[in-house]
Amino acid sequence: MSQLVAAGERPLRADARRNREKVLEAARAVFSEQGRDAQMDDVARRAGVGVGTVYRHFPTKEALIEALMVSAFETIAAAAEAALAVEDPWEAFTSVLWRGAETMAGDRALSEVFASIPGATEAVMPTVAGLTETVSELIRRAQAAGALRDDLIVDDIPMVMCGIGSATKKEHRCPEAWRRHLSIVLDGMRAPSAGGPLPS
Amino acid sequence: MSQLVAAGERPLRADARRNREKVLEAARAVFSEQGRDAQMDDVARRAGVGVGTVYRHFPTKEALIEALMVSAFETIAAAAEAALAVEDPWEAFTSVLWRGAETMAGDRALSEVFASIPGATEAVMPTVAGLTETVSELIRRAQAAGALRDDLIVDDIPMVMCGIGSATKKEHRCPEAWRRHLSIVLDGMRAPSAGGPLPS
DNA sequence: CAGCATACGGAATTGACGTTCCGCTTGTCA
DNA sequence: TGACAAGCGGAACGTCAATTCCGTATGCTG
Repeated sequence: MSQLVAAGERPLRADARRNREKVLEAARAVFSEQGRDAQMDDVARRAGVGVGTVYRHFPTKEALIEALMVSAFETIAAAAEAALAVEDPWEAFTSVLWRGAETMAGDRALSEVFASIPGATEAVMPTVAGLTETVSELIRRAQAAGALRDDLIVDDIPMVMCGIGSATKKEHRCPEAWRRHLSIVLDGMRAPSAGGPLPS
Repeated sequence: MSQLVAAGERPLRADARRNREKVLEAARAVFSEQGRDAQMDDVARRAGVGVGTVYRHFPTKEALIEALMVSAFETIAAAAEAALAVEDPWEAFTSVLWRGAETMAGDRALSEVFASIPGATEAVMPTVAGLTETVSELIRRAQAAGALRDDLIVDDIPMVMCGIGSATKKEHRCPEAWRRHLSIVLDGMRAPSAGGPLPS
Protein backbone atom coordinates (compact mmCIF):
# COMPACT_ATOMS: atom_id res chain seq x y z
CA MET A 1 0.00 0.00 0.00
CA SER A 2 2.95 2.31 0.43
CA GLN A 3 2.39 5.07 -2.09
CA LEU A 4 5.29 6.96 -0.56
CA VAL A 5 7.64 8.56 -3.03
CA ALA A 6 10.72 6.45 -3.46
CA ALA A 7 13.73 8.40 -2.28
CA GLY A 8 15.56 10.03 -5.17
CA GLU A 9 12.44 10.39 -7.35
CA ARG A 10 10.66 13.71 -7.78
CA PRO A 11 7.25 13.77 -6.18
CA LEU A 12 4.27 13.60 -8.54
CA ARG A 13 2.67 16.81 -9.58
CA ALA A 14 -0.53 17.45 -7.65
CA ASP A 15 -2.87 16.73 -10.56
CA ALA A 16 -0.91 13.64 -11.45
CA ARG A 17 -1.32 12.20 -7.99
CA ARG A 18 -5.02 12.94 -8.13
CA ASN A 19 -5.35 11.25 -11.50
CA ARG A 20 -3.44 8.22 -10.41
CA GLU A 21 -5.96 7.80 -7.65
CA LYS A 22 -8.88 8.24 -10.02
CA VAL A 23 -7.42 5.64 -12.37
CA LEU A 24 -6.91 3.12 -9.62
CA GLU A 25 -10.41 3.55 -8.34
CA ALA A 26 -11.91 3.28 -11.81
CA ALA A 27 -9.82 0.24 -12.57
CA ARG A 28 -10.94 -1.42 -9.39
CA ALA A 29 -14.56 -0.86 -10.34
CA VAL A 30 -14.21 -1.91 -13.95
CA PHE A 31 -12.12 -5.02 -13.43
CA SER A 32 -14.21 -6.13 -10.47
CA GLU A 33 -17.30 -6.01 -12.60
CA GLN A 34 -16.07 -7.26 -15.93
CA GLY A 35 -13.07 -9.35 -15.08
CA ARG A 36 -9.61 -9.11 -16.51
CA ASP A 37 -10.67 -8.54 -20.08
CA ALA A 38 -12.38 -5.28 -19.45
CA GLN A 39 -10.79 -2.64 -21.68
CA MET A 40 -8.30 0.05 -20.89
CA ASP A 41 -10.53 2.56 -22.65
CA ASP A 42 -13.29 1.73 -20.23
CA VAL A 43 -11.01 2.33 -17.32
CA ALA A 44 -9.99 5.68 -18.79
CA ARG A 45 -13.56 6.72 -19.48
CA ARG A 46 -14.68 5.70 -16.02
CA ALA A 47 -11.84 7.68 -14.53
CA GLY A 48 -12.75 10.69 -16.65
CA VAL A 49 -9.28 10.67 -18.15
CA GLY A 50 -7.60 9.90 -21.49
CA VAL A 51 -6.06 6.49 -22.16
CA GLY A 52 -2.69 8.15 -22.38
CA THR A 53 -2.99 9.13 -18.76
CA VAL A 54 -3.74 5.62 -17.69
CA TYR A 55 -0.60 4.49 -19.47
CA ARG A 56 1.42 7.26 -17.93
CA HIS A 57 0.77 5.74 -14.53
CA PHE A 58 0.78 2.07 -15.41
CA PRO A 59 2.95 0.92 -18.29
CA THR A 60 0.70 -1.97 -19.29
CA LYS A 61 -2.69 -3.38 -18.55
CA GLU A 62 -0.96 -6.20 -16.77
CA ALA A 63 0.79 -3.77 -14.45
CA LEU A 64 -2.47 -2.07 -13.62
CA ILE A 65 -4.17 -5.33 -12.77
CA GLU A 66 -1.17 -6.35 -10.75
CA ALA A 67 -1.45 -3.21 -8.67
CA LEU A 68 -5.06 -4.03 -7.96
CA MET A 69 -4.20 -7.59 -7.02
CA VAL A 70 -1.58 -6.51 -4.58
CA SER A 71 -4.07 -4.34 -2.82
CA ALA A 72 -6.70 -7.09 -2.77
CA PHE A 73 -4.24 -9.53 -1.26
CA GLU A 74 -3.23 -6.96 1.26
CA THR A 75 -6.84 -6.74 2.36
CA ILE A 76 -7.01 -10.46 2.88
CA ALA A 77 -3.63 -10.56 4.56
CA ALA A 78 -4.83 -7.91 6.97
CA ALA A 79 -7.88 -10.02 7.75
CA ALA A 80 -5.58 -12.94 8.46
CA GLU A 81 -3.44 -10.86 10.81
CA ALA A 82 -6.58 -9.76 12.60
CA ALA A 83 -7.70 -13.36 12.92
CA LEU A 84 -4.61 -14.13 14.97
CA ALA A 85 -6.28 -12.18 17.77
CA VAL A 86 -9.46 -14.26 17.76
CA GLU A 87 -9.58 -16.64 20.73
CA ASP A 88 -11.43 -19.60 19.22
CA PRO A 89 -8.97 -21.24 16.77
CA TRP A 90 -11.63 -22.69 14.48
CA GLU A 91 -13.43 -19.39 14.36
CA ALA A 92 -10.15 -17.64 13.62
CA PHE A 93 -9.31 -19.99 10.78
CA THR A 94 -12.71 -19.91 9.13
CA SER A 95 -13.03 -16.17 9.40
CA VAL A 96 -10.12 -15.76 7.03
CA LEU A 97 -11.69 -18.04 4.46
CA TRP A 98 -15.01 -16.25 4.74
CA ARG A 99 -13.31 -12.94 4.36
CA GLY A 100 -11.28 -14.08 1.42
CA ALA A 101 -14.32 -15.54 -0.28
CA GLU A 102 -16.26 -12.35 0.27
CA THR A 103 -13.48 -10.37 -1.33
CA MET A 104 -13.51 -12.67 -4.30
CA ALA A 105 -17.26 -12.53 -4.60
CA GLY A 106 -16.95 -8.79 -5.04
CA ASP A 107 -14.11 -8.90 -7.51
CA ARG A 108 -14.33 -10.89 -10.66
CA ALA A 109 -10.82 -10.10 -11.78
CA LEU A 110 -9.42 -11.35 -8.49
CA SER A 111 -10.82 -14.82 -8.89
CA GLU A 112 -9.70 -14.95 -12.48
CA VAL A 113 -6.19 -14.03 -11.53
CA PHE A 114 -6.30 -16.47 -8.68
CA ALA A 115 -7.22 -19.27 -11.02
CA SER A 116 -4.79 -18.39 -13.79
CA ILE A 117 -1.75 -20.54 -14.33
CA PRO A 118 0.94 -17.84 -14.25
CA GLY A 119 -1.14 -16.28 -11.50
CA ALA A 120 1.20 -14.91 -8.92
CA THR A 121 3.18 -12.25 -10.70
CA GLU A 122 6.35 -10.88 -9.21
CA ALA A 123 4.73 -8.02 -7.34
CA VAL A 124 2.17 -9.94 -5.33
CA MET A 125 4.60 -12.53 -4.09
CA PRO A 126 5.73 -10.78 -0.94
CA THR A 127 2.16 -10.21 0.16
CA VAL A 128 1.17 -13.76 -0.63
CA ALA A 129 4.17 -15.06 1.26
CA GLY A 130 3.13 -13.14 4.34
CA LEU A 131 -0.43 -14.32 4.02
CA THR A 132 0.72 -17.91 3.70
CA GLU A 133 2.80 -17.53 6.83
CA THR A 134 -0.13 -16.22 8.83
CA VAL A 135 -2.53 -18.85 7.56
CA SER A 136 -0.04 -21.57 8.44
CA GLU A 137 -0.11 -20.35 12.00
CA LEU A 138 -3.91 -20.31 12.04
CA ILE A 139 -3.97 -23.85 10.70
CA ARG A 140 -1.47 -25.00 13.30
CA ARG A 141 -3.55 -23.56 16.11
CA ALA A 142 -6.82 -24.98 14.84
CA GLN A 143 -5.26 -28.40 14.48
CA ALA A 144 -3.74 -28.20 17.96
CA ALA A 145 -7.19 -27.43 19.30
CA GLY A 146 -8.52 -30.51 17.53
CA ALA A 147 -10.96 -28.47 15.47
CA LEU A 148 -9.31 -28.85 12.08
CA ARG A 149 -8.47 -32.14 10.37
CA ASP A 150 -4.84 -33.03 10.89
CA ASP A 151 -4.03 -33.84 7.30
CA LEU A 152 -4.90 -30.40 5.97
CA ILE A 153 -1.93 -28.44 4.68
CA VAL A 154 -1.46 -24.82 3.72
CA ASP A 155 -1.24 -25.71 0.04
CA ASP A 156 -4.82 -26.88 0.20
CA ILE A 157 -6.01 -23.38 0.91
CA PRO A 158 -5.26 -21.59 -2.37
CA MET A 159 -6.80 -24.50 -4.19
CA VAL A 160 -9.93 -24.28 -2.11
CA MET A 161 -10.11 -20.51 -2.41
CA CYS A 162 -9.69 -20.81 -6.11
CA GLY A 163 -12.65 -23.15 -6.15
CA ILE A 164 -14.75 -20.77 -4.13
CA GLY A 165 -13.75 -18.02 -6.49
CA SER A 166 -15.19 -19.72 -9.48
CA ALA A 167 -18.31 -20.77 -7.63
CA THR A 168 -18.65 -17.08 -6.95
CA LYS A 169 -18.82 -16.25 -10.63
CA LYS A 170 -21.25 -18.94 -11.65
CA GLU A 171 -24.66 -17.55 -12.35
CA HIS A 172 -27.25 -18.81 -9.91
CA ARG A 173 -30.76 -17.93 -8.90
CA CYS A 174 -29.28 -16.88 -5.59
CA PRO A 175 -26.14 -14.75 -5.86
CA GLU A 176 -25.16 -15.83 -2.39
CA ALA A 177 -24.99 -19.47 -3.41
CA TRP A 178 -21.26 -19.53 -2.97
CA ARG A 179 -21.85 -19.45 0.77
CA ARG A 180 -23.28 -22.94 0.52
CA HIS A 181 -20.13 -24.04 -1.25
CA LEU A 182 -17.85 -22.60 1.37
CA SER A 183 -19.98 -24.13 4.12
CA ILE A 184 -19.63 -27.53 2.55
CA VAL A 185 -15.91 -27.12 2.16
CA LEU A 186 -15.49 -25.97 5.73
CA ASP A 187 -17.46 -28.97 6.96
CA GLY A 188 -15.07 -31.08 4.97
CA MET A 189 -12.17 -29.43 6.74
CA ARG A 190 -13.50 -29.94 10.23
CA ALA A 191 -11.86 -32.56 12.33
CA PRO A 192 -14.12 -35.63 12.18
CA SER A 193 -17.29 -34.62 14.07
CA ALA A 194 -20.55 -32.90 13.23
CA GLY A 195 -21.16 -30.12 10.71
CA GLY A 196 -23.74 -27.34 10.86
CA PRO A 197 -26.60 -26.89 8.40
CA LEU A 198 -26.01 -25.05 5.12
CA PRO A 199 -27.12 -21.41 4.96
CA SER A 200 -30.21 -20.18 3.17
CA MET B 1 -22.54 -38.40 -30.03
CA SER B 2 -24.84 -39.22 -32.95
CA GLN B 3 -22.81 -38.41 -36.05
CA LEU B 4 -25.51 -40.04 -38.17
CA VAL B 5 -26.46 -38.20 -41.31
CA ALA B 6 -29.61 -36.20 -40.77
CA ALA B 7 -32.33 -37.50 -43.07
CA GLY B 8 -32.65 -35.39 -46.21
CA GLU B 9 -29.00 -34.29 -46.25
CA ARG B 10 -26.47 -35.80 -48.58
CA PRO B 11 -23.85 -37.86 -46.81
CA LEU B 12 -20.40 -36.33 -46.46
CA ARG B 13 -17.80 -37.24 -48.98
CA ALA B 14 -15.37 -39.80 -47.60
CA ASP B 15 -12.44 -37.42 -47.22
CA ALA B 16 -14.71 -34.83 -45.66
CA ARG B 17 -15.84 -37.23 -42.99
CA ARG B 18 -12.25 -38.16 -42.30
CA ASN B 19 -11.25 -34.52 -42.01
CA ARG B 20 -14.12 -33.70 -39.75
CA GLU B 21 -12.85 -36.37 -37.43
CA LYS B 22 -9.29 -35.07 -37.60
CA VAL B 23 -10.50 -31.57 -36.81
CA LEU B 24 -12.53 -32.71 -33.83
CA GLU B 25 -9.65 -34.67 -32.44
CA ALA B 26 -7.21 -31.82 -32.93
CA ALA B 27 -9.63 -29.37 -31.40
CA ARG B 28 -10.10 -31.60 -28.41
CA ALA B 29 -6.35 -31.73 -27.90
CA VAL B 30 -5.72 -28.05 -28.44
CA PHE B 31 -8.59 -26.68 -26.37
CA SER B 32 -7.95 -29.17 -23.58
CA GLU B 33 -4.41 -27.96 -23.33
CA GLN B 34 -4.73 -24.26 -23.91
CA GLY B 35 -8.27 -23.48 -22.92
CA ARG B 36 -10.87 -21.67 -24.93
CA ASP B 37 -8.58 -19.05 -26.31
CA ALA B 38 -6.41 -21.40 -28.23
CA GLN B 39 -6.44 -20.34 -31.87
CA MET B 40 -8.28 -21.76 -34.81
CA ASP B 41 -5.04 -21.79 -36.77
CA ASP B 42 -3.54 -24.07 -34.14
CA VAL B 43 -6.44 -26.43 -34.46
CA ALA B 44 -6.02 -26.49 -38.22
CA ARG B 45 -2.28 -27.02 -38.03
CA ARG B 46 -2.66 -29.80 -35.49
CA ALA B 47 -5.23 -31.46 -37.68
CA GLY B 48 -2.93 -31.15 -40.67
CA VAL B 49 -5.58 -29.21 -42.50
CA GLY B 50 -6.21 -25.64 -43.68
CA VAL B 51 -8.27 -23.20 -41.61
CA GLY B 52 -10.84 -23.14 -44.35
CA THR B 53 -11.51 -26.79 -43.78
CA VAL B 54 -12.07 -26.25 -40.10
CA TYR B 55 -14.62 -23.58 -40.96
CA ARG B 56 -16.28 -25.81 -43.53
CA HIS B 57 -17.19 -28.19 -40.73
CA PHE B 58 -17.84 -25.74 -37.93
CA PRO B 59 -19.14 -22.31 -38.84
CA THR B 60 -17.52 -20.53 -35.90
CA LYS B 61 -15.04 -21.17 -33.16
CA GLU B 62 -17.91 -21.08 -30.74
CA ALA B 63 -19.66 -23.88 -32.60
CA LEU B 64 -16.55 -26.00 -32.52
CA ILE B 65 -16.12 -25.58 -28.81
CA GLU B 66 -19.76 -26.27 -28.30
CA ALA B 67 -19.43 -29.56 -30.13
CA LEU B 68 -16.59 -30.52 -27.83
CA MET B 69 -18.56 -29.54 -24.76
CA VAL B 70 -21.52 -31.62 -25.80
CA SER B 71 -19.32 -34.63 -26.13
CA ALA B 72 -17.64 -33.98 -22.79
CA PHE B 73 -20.97 -33.68 -21.02
CA GLU B 74 -22.16 -36.83 -22.71
CA THR B 75 -19.19 -38.64 -21.23
CA ILE B 76 -20.10 -37.47 -17.78
CA ALA B 77 -23.77 -38.15 -18.30
CA ALA B 78 -22.89 -41.68 -19.33
CA ALA B 79 -20.89 -42.08 -16.14
CA ALA B 80 -23.91 -40.91 -14.18
CA GLU B 81 -26.18 -43.42 -15.89
CA ALA B 82 -23.70 -46.13 -15.13
CA ALA B 83 -23.62 -45.06 -11.50
CA LEU B 84 -27.32 -45.82 -11.18
CA ALA B 85 -26.32 -49.47 -11.31
CA VAL B 86 -23.90 -49.25 -8.39
CA GLU B 87 -25.33 -50.83 -5.24
CA ASP B 88 -23.82 -48.58 -2.57
CA PRO B 89 -25.59 -45.20 -2.87
CA TRP B 90 -22.69 -43.15 -1.49
CA GLU B 91 -20.27 -44.89 -3.77
CA ALA B 92 -22.60 -44.30 -6.70
CA PHE B 93 -22.92 -40.60 -5.96
CA THR B 94 -19.24 -39.97 -5.41
CA SER B 95 -18.19 -41.93 -8.45
CA VAL B 96 -19.93 -39.40 -10.66
CA LEU B 97 -18.13 -36.50 -9.04
CA TRP B 98 -14.79 -38.25 -9.35
CA ARG B 99 -15.46 -39.03 -12.93
CA GLY B 100 -16.57 -35.50 -13.69
CA ALA B 101 -13.54 -34.06 -11.96
CA GLU B 102 -11.25 -36.33 -13.85
CA THR B 103 -12.76 -35.20 -17.11
CA MET B 104 -12.25 -31.60 -16.12
CA ALA B 105 -8.72 -32.22 -15.01
CA GLY B 106 -7.95 -33.37 -18.52
CA ASP B 107 -9.73 -30.54 -20.26
CA ARG B 108 -8.96 -26.95 -19.58
CA ALA B 109 -11.59 -25.61 -21.91
CA LEU B 110 -14.25 -27.63 -20.19
CA SER B 111 -13.70 -26.05 -16.83
CA GLU B 112 -13.54 -22.62 -18.39
CA VAL B 113 -16.83 -23.15 -20.09
CA PHE B 114 -18.26 -24.58 -16.93
CA ALA B 115 -17.28 -21.47 -15.03
CA SER B 116 -18.34 -18.94 -17.63
CA ILE B 117 -21.41 -16.86 -17.00
CA PRO B 118 -23.27 -17.54 -20.25
CA GLY B 119 -21.91 -21.07 -20.00
CA ALA B 120 -24.59 -23.45 -21.12
CA THR B 121 -25.16 -22.72 -24.77
CA GLU B 122 -28.22 -23.98 -26.53
CA ALA B 123 -26.70 -27.23 -27.72
CA VAL B 124 -25.48 -28.62 -24.43
CA MET B 125 -28.73 -28.00 -22.61
CA PRO B 126 -30.43 -31.30 -23.39
CA THR B 127 -27.43 -33.27 -22.20
CA VAL B 128 -27.09 -31.18 -19.08
CA ALA B 129 -30.77 -31.58 -18.34
CA GLY B 130 -30.45 -35.35 -18.52
CA LEU B 131 -27.36 -35.31 -16.36
CA THR B 132 -29.13 -33.18 -13.78
CA GLU B 133 -32.02 -35.60 -13.72
CA THR B 134 -29.74 -38.57 -13.12
CA VAL B 135 -27.72 -36.83 -10.46
CA SER B 136 -30.90 -35.84 -8.65
CA GLU B 137 -31.79 -39.48 -8.42
CA LEU B 138 -28.35 -40.37 -7.12
CA ILE B 139 -28.63 -37.65 -4.50
CA ARG B 140 -32.07 -38.86 -3.46
CA ARG B 141 -30.81 -42.39 -2.98
CA ALA B 142 -27.72 -41.38 -1.06
CA GLN B 143 -29.79 -39.22 1.23
CA ALA B 144 -32.33 -41.97 1.76
CA ALA B 145 -29.48 -44.24 2.77
CA GLY B 146 -28.34 -41.66 5.30
CA ALA B 147 -24.96 -41.31 3.64
CA LEU B 148 -25.37 -37.84 2.18
CA ARG B 149 -26.28 -34.71 4.14
CA ASP B 150 -29.97 -33.95 3.83
CA ASP B 151 -29.64 -30.30 3.00
CA LEU B 152 -27.61 -30.84 -0.14
CA ILE B 153 -29.44 -29.94 -3.34
CA VAL B 154 -28.70 -30.59 -7.01
CA ASP B 155 -27.84 -26.96 -7.58
CA ASP B 156 -24.91 -27.38 -5.25
CA ILE B 157 -23.27 -29.79 -7.65
CA PRO B 158 -22.44 -27.56 -10.62
CA MET B 159 -21.05 -25.03 -8.18
CA VAL B 160 -18.88 -27.61 -6.56
CA MET B 161 -17.76 -29.05 -9.88
CA CYS B 162 -16.94 -25.60 -11.07
CA GLY B 163 -14.76 -25.19 -8.01
CA ILE B 164 -13.00 -28.46 -8.64
CA GLY B 165 -12.49 -27.41 -12.22
CA SER B 166 -10.54 -24.36 -11.29
CA ALA B 167 -8.58 -26.17 -8.62
CA THR B 168 -7.63 -28.47 -11.44
CA LYS B 169 -6.03 -25.70 -13.42
CA LYS B 170 -4.07 -24.15 -10.62
CA GLU B 171 -0.41 -24.91 -10.87
CA HIS B 172 0.84 -27.06 -8.05
CA ARG B 173 3.88 -29.11 -7.23
CA CYS B 174 1.63 -32.16 -7.50
CA PRO B 175 -0.68 -32.15 -10.51
CA GLU B 176 -3.01 -34.48 -8.70
CA ALA B 177 -3.62 -31.97 -5.94
CA TRP B 178 -7.20 -31.50 -7.04
CA ARG B 179 -7.92 -34.91 -5.59
CA ARG B 180 -7.31 -33.48 -2.16
CA HIS B 181 -9.81 -30.75 -2.91
CA LEU B 182 -12.49 -33.16 -4.03
CA SER B 183 -11.85 -35.35 -1.00
CA ILE B 184 -12.38 -32.40 1.28
CA VAL B 185 -15.55 -31.41 -0.50
CA LEU B 186 -16.90 -34.95 -0.39
CA ASP B 187 -16.21 -35.12 3.32
CA GLY B 188 -18.18 -31.93 3.62
CA MET B 189 -21.05 -33.56 1.82
CA ARG B 190 -21.15 -36.67 3.94
CA ALA B 191 -23.94 -37.00 6.39
CA PRO B 192 -22.50 -36.02 9.78
CA SER B 193 -20.03 -38.80 10.62
CA ALA B 194 -16.37 -39.54 9.95
CA GLY B 195 -14.33 -38.75 6.83
CA GLY B 196 -11.40 -40.67 5.39
CA PRO B 197 -7.85 -39.40 5.12
CA LEU B 198 -6.84 -37.16 2.20
CA PRO B 199 -4.90 -38.85 -0.60
CA SER B 200 -1.19 -38.38 -1.16
C1' DC C 1 4.20 36.26 -14.04
C1' DA C 2 7.51 33.90 -17.44
C1' DG C 3 9.60 29.53 -18.62
C1' DC C 4 9.60 24.90 -18.65
C1' DA C 5 9.26 20.29 -17.30
C1' DT C 6 5.55 17.41 -16.29
C1' DA C 7 1.04 15.70 -17.63
C1' DC C 8 -2.78 15.27 -20.42
C1' DG C 9 -6.04 13.72 -24.25
C1' DG C 10 -7.18 11.07 -27.78
C1' DA C 11 -6.15 10.06 -32.69
C1' DA C 12 -3.22 6.89 -35.00
C1' DT C 13 -0.54 2.62 -35.01
C1' DT C 14 0.14 -2.19 -34.35
C1' DG C 15 -0.58 -6.84 -33.67
C1' DA C 16 -3.47 -10.61 -33.00
C1' DC C 17 -7.08 -13.48 -34.35
C1' DG C 18 -11.58 -14.89 -36.20
C1' DT C 19 -13.63 -15.32 -40.54
C1' DT C 20 -14.20 -15.02 -45.62
C1' DC C 21 -12.96 -15.85 -50.38
C1' DC C 22 -11.57 -18.03 -54.34
C1' DG C 23 -8.76 -20.73 -57.48
C1' DC C 24 -7.36 -25.46 -57.30
C1' DT C 25 -8.02 -30.59 -56.08
C1' DT C 26 -10.39 -34.78 -55.57
C1' DG C 27 -14.16 -38.04 -54.65
C1' DT C 28 -18.23 -39.74 -56.86
C1' DC C 29 -21.30 -41.27 -60.30
C1' DA C 30 -22.79 -42.34 -64.89
C1' DT D 1 -12.82 -42.26 -67.75
C1' DG D 2 -14.99 -37.60 -67.99
C1' DA D 3 -17.64 -34.08 -65.79
C1' DC D 4 -18.92 -31.78 -61.89
C1' DA D 5 -20.21 -30.88 -57.31
C1' DA D 6 -18.11 -31.16 -52.88
C1' DG D 7 -14.02 -30.10 -50.51
C1' DC D 8 -9.63 -28.09 -49.68
C1' DG D 9 -5.71 -24.71 -48.49
C1' DG D 10 -4.23 -20.66 -47.08
C1' DA D 11 -3.69 -15.77 -48.40
C1' DA D 12 -6.31 -11.71 -47.58
C1' DC D 13 -9.61 -9.02 -44.88
C1' DG D 14 -11.92 -6.78 -40.97
C1' DT D 15 -12.36 -5.96 -36.28
C1' DC D 16 -11.07 -5.08 -31.88
C1' DA D 17 -8.24 -3.83 -28.19
C1' DA D 18 -3.53 -2.68 -26.34
C1' DT D 19 -0.10 0.65 -26.77
C1' DT D 20 2.36 4.69 -28.73
C1' DC D 21 2.91 9.47 -30.16
C1' DC D 22 2.78 14.16 -30.19
C1' DG D 23 0.72 18.70 -30.02
C1' DT D 24 -1.46 21.11 -26.24
C1' DA D 25 -2.39 22.40 -21.40
C1' DT D 26 -1.04 23.14 -16.70
C1' DG D 27 1.30 22.95 -12.05
C1' DC D 28 5.63 24.46 -10.20
C1' DT D 29 9.67 27.42 -9.46
C1' DG D 30 12.35 31.62 -9.51
